[in-house]
Amino acid sequence: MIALVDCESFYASCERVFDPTLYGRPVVVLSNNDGCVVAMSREAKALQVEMGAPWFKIKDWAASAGVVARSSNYELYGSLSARVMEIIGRYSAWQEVYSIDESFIGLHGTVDELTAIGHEIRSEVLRCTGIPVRVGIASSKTQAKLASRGAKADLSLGGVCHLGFYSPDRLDRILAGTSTTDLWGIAGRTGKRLAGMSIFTAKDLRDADAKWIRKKFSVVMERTVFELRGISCIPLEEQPPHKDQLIFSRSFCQPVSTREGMQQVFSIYAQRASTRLREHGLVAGVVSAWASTSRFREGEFHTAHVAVGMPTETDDPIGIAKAAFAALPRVRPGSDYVRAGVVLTGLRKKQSVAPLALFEPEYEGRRIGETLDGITQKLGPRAIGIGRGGLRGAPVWTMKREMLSRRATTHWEELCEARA
DNA sequence: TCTGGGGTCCTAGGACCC
DNA sequence: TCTGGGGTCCTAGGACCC
Repeated sequence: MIALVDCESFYASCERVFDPTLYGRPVVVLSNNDGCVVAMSREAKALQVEMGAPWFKIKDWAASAGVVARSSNYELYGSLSARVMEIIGRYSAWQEVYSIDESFIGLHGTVDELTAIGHEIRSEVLRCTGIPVRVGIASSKTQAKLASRGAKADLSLGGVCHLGFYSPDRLDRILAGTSTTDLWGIAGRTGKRLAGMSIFTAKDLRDADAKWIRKKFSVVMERTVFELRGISCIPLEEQPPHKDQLIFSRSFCQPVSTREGMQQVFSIYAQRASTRLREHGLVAGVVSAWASTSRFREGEFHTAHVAVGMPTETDDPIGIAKAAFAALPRVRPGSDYVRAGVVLTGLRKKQSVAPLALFEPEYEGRRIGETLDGITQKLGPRAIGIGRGGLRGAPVWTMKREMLSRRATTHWEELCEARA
């Protein structure tokens, strides 16, 4: 059997762990730049706050409704996530950490035994981390996702739902009451196409002809059909040796419209991307960089983009920045760019053996990356930068995070204070 | 004034090889 | 000179996920 353990309103729950005054209140967490709502507590959902709503549009209403907003604090969430995942992992030899707030684990046992284990996981994670989780148990991942939805919808289940608990008739009714777009792997577009073929509910899809579905869609949808029947086709994945790509991208809080300005952006983004590369012990073979104008404004939407193969795979901030600069000639001066990113692909583990010196770029031997990491760790990310990224003073386009909580688990100076 | 960021998988099509 | 089939690798684009 497969259990999906997922955290309830994860970001909002993290904010509550170190600020108990938030319990029982509607909490929303905003995207970078305090742009839009990316997570919210049950209470905020009850107030019909919409996921993805631009903050500037609902800010005034939210204040009057007593909604508390927080800027996203990914360092805190990442740290709490690691603790939650470690505890979940104690209950099974097979664990897949699927996302920052979800994990699949493999379990064996009767319906009663597994339901009991589900409750134990729930109380243990809550006791050790303060994060509430739900547990959905079934024979496939797609069904486990469904079970988790069940645990969310039916409060009487106490946060744990085992699909095996239901009779076939009852299960039919549950599936008939679930629209296809509520299933894992099916979003709006595919939902519409399915509806055009008179497949509206999870039950319709489960009972459709799998071969025909494969022909009309793809092997992915065929797997969903089998998974709905309780035949597991999407195995638990071991953690891959490393990821395939690494992206650093951000929106600006003020547009950038000159090549010099964009050069500074690429310089800083390349530095940040290369830091992450070293955190993962990786080197990149291909660097791409892009900058886009806004989709929400008048005028043509435009992206300046370039991809550059590196002569030797590298994690060097200077080499990556220089490669990213290749996008600069495609930047149209005068256009208002609102977003940019540096994407690293062709990733592999950094070897301990140095490449042939003949092919090694001059900056490679100087270990500039490590030096940079050391300084930023001590003095903060603004302390040093390469090229235009080193200019004094925060550039005008940097991120807005006006309602940021403490990074209470990763920075000594931001520890929580307790008063008697 | 203000609309996120970081990923994965699949497919189709082109280039190239034998 | 002409021709077929099978295979791999790469890339771009679409769709989806959290």
